[in-house]
Amino acid sequence: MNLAEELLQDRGFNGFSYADIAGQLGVKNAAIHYHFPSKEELGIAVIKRYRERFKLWVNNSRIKDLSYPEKLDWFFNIYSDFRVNNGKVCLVGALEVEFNSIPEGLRKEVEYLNRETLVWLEAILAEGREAGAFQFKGTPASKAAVIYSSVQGALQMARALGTKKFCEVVEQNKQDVLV
Amino acid sequence: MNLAEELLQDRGFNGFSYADIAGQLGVKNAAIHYHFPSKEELGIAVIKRYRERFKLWVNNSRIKDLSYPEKLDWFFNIYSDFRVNNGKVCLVGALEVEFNSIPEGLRKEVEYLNRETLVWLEAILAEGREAGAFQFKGTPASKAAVIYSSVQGALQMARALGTKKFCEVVEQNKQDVLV
DNA sequence: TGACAAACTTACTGCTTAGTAAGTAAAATC
DNA sequence: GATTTTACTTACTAAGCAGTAAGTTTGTCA
Repeated sequence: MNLAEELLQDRGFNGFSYADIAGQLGVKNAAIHYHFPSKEELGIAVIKRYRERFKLWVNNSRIKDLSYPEKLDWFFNIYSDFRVNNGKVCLVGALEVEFNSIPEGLRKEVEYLNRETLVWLEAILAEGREAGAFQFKGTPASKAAVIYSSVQGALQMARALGTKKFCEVVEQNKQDVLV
Repeated sequence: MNLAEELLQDRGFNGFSYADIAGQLGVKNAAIHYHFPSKEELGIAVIKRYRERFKLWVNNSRIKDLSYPEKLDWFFNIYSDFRVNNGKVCLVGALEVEFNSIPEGLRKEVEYLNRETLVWLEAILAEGREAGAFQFKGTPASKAAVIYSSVQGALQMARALGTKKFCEVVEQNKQDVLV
């Protein structure tokens, strides 16, 4: 599952094969099929695990007790780590590009993960603005959508234009909401 | 090339085949190979044509003589049309997700298109701010990066969450820069 | 010690893929 | 009117793909 997640973020769902995983693990093709009969089930398992991980993190006191700007920083750092660690891309963005050629069950998982991430970010922005830590026009929902989609896009852009472009987007987003 | 462009925006580079194009055109596989010997050459041709089209548009008086807010609107409308027209995604974003599994020559073209788009948007933002039509913190370059990457990301997000989410991102971006 | 299940391997199937070589029919050129 | 070029078709290859059926090893538990 670790390898599948990395391959997904590196090449997308249609860009890796059972052989890629089996090869790196030093086992045969069929060994992976034993644990995940279909590629759809493998994909679903990876995203379900990722969703669980995100849920655990945001409910953990280590993040819950942070200030609003620190919470935003933590969020951006998830994606900075992706960028630094082999130029990975956001799972949601990668799978949405391939949305029309991935199995139905996987599409649902992507939708849930996307929704859950936006819901959390929206709440932070709403509460942070209320508390005077943030300032921005429009609704927290639409501001959350801009921030999340720009970070997603920036991870992709960094593949062609380098890490600096990604950092630029993060810094600009911060400037746009921090008082 | 029209079909290849649509398929690229629908499923990505690894998501379509010569057979898809040949089938829809009512010809055989090899007929496509006659015009584009390799898939890389087909991809390059599509992006080169797109770059040329963008260059022609921005140098056309129809767009050059627009006000700054209208120019920004024209830019957003390119992507709104993508969304409305069969939920297409930005070529640049789609190919950057697959960046690590597409041919070298194609990667270069994606880089050029990305750069050219950002350069134009940056200039509009810089001149527009100078003229008092826009207001934003930070540099025109980083603001351009946020706008472009968020529109790219929003087209992808709309696949899972619907067209409304895309419109939300466009409207928020406008509110963030319009005086 | 024996039964059973978990975690594989071996060997394969049927399908799709990009790409090719040789042949053909029609149109343009000399 | 002969030759060449353009735009294909037919027929194929070699590789890669997800997925499967049957057999094998290894560890666990009664």
